Amino acid sequence: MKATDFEEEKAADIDQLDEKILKLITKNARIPFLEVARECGVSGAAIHQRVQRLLNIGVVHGSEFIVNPQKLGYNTCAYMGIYLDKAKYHSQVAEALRKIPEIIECHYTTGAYAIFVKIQTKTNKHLKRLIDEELQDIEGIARTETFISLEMDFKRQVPIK
Amino acid sequence: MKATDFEEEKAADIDQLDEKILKLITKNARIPFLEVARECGVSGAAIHQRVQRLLNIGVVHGSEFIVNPQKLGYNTCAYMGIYLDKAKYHSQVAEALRKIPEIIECHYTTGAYAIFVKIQTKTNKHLKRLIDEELQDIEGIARTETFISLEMDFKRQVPIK
DNA sequence: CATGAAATGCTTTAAAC
DNA sequence: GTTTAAAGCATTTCATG
Repeated sequence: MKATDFEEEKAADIDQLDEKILKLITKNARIPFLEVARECGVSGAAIHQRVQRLLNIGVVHGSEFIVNPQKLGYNTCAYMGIYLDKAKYHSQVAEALRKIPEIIECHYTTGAYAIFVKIQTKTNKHLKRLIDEELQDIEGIARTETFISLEMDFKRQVPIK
Repeated sequence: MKATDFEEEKAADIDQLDEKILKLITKNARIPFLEVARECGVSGAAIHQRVQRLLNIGVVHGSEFIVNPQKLGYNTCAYMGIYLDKAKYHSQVAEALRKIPEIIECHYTTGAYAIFVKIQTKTNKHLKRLIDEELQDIEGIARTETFISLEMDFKRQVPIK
């Protein structure tokens, strides 16, 4: 544990130009920076430098093409709450979960569950197999509760002002 | 409701070159396609055309720079299960939730809850205000259960082979 | 911090296989 | 589906304001 674990990560200094840049590049990572520049009324070099700064200070960390899981055959999306035998098992369980590629998100939570994950499997049977075989082998997991997503209504990033 | 709502979305035909392309562009949306081409041992035009095809058939839908919510002051991440008065309220509730920008993901689920959402707020107080004020005004919501994420262990996209 | 200018490199298209 | 070639743009850097 680091000393900084007791501090909140400080919000970055972001001005209106940064916000406008963020709005554009978080919607389309491949937009030419020169086009961003034209939309913002500044030079291309200014955008280049500001995006570099936003990366350096961690406001953005890279870019991704966004895949549609269903088109790769991943038709089942589920959330799962995990009860642990003891809270101290958290990090070893999290590490074991990281090794399962179908688990695409993992959080340490308050409330009923100690760990909360998002899972993407090809089928419901694939999900069942994952629960029955892979999860049961993980030391520290007491039991789990699964919520299958019948439909994703929407998904987006945090609002930028 | 569309007739196609009763069919599973078919997995796309993806060959090994597509997979290699996907692995690269889902990790870094701004990688030059010529660099992808060099890594794959084909021409730049081939990559250009294949990425276009992957977009056309919906295997990927665009690209995003990924923001770090904390750096924008969004320090509280939570999941919330929502109970509805009646299941038929689902779509009107989902539409109302879409208008709340702090709700960044919304699913129609099986299990204990009818709707399951991911929420990103600036503070715990901001989350409380959202629950007490914005959610209580939505017709059809019976009650909610909140799980605050103390720490995100990891987050990634679906595995590409 | 922003700019313009220059060098280098990338994107995009079309014709050909 | 892939290639090469060529034209048009974009990226990146740096000296300057």
